[in-house]
Amino acid sequence: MSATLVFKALADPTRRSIIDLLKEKDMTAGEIAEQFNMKKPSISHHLSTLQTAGLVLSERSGQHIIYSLNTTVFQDIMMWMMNVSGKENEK
Amino acid sequence: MSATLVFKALADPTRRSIIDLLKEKDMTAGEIAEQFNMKKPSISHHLSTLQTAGLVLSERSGQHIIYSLNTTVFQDIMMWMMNVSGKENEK
DNA sequence: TAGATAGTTAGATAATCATCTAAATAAAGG
DNA sequence: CCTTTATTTAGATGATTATCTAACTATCTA
Repeated sequence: MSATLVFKALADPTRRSIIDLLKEKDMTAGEIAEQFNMKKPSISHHLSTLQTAGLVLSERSGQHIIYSLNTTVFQDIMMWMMNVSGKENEK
Repeated sequence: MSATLVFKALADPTRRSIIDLLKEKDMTAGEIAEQFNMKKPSISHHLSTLQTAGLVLSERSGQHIIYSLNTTVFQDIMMWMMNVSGKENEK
């Protein structure tokens, strides 16, 4: 897990919205793209960024590619954050 | 709190290292700069980015400017993350 | 008030990024 | 096989970013 890749991925509002969508249910690339005022290749690129960061997983199903959240990585990042904001209390 | 600004700020390894330093103790801009193989203006710029995101606070003390962590913002981001990775369990 | 020290601001540059259009790949169905 | 549908890849462009040097501002002290 690269914290840099994860935070870069989370630094874009469109990508965070995609995460919010996938929080509710798995979706195909097309279904995701429908939700945004943006061309499909742009969304595809965002999905690729999220996947490289490990935040989402994809699986082909016939013509479709289904994207889902990978919450493991969120856990790791939360660990780092808790460490940072937790140490504060020891000062 | 702007999630975009916070995640952008956290997306840089130098800035995360600064946070790790401030986790241990408050430091002046100069003390922070000493720890990096980078010119002072670059560190000053990183500190400004962290401050704009609300992740650090600064206070002048004579010639020095003392930087400290603001853990409130980390709490907010963790809330969002817990929501994302928590909803997963309800599916 | 002049000189030294601490830090920021300004301006330049090279690299990265978000988005678009056009073209390519993959699978399904006639 | 040929066409349609789903999605990605390639290539271009404008915007943002990280870093540097040089110049500026603020504070202390002799």
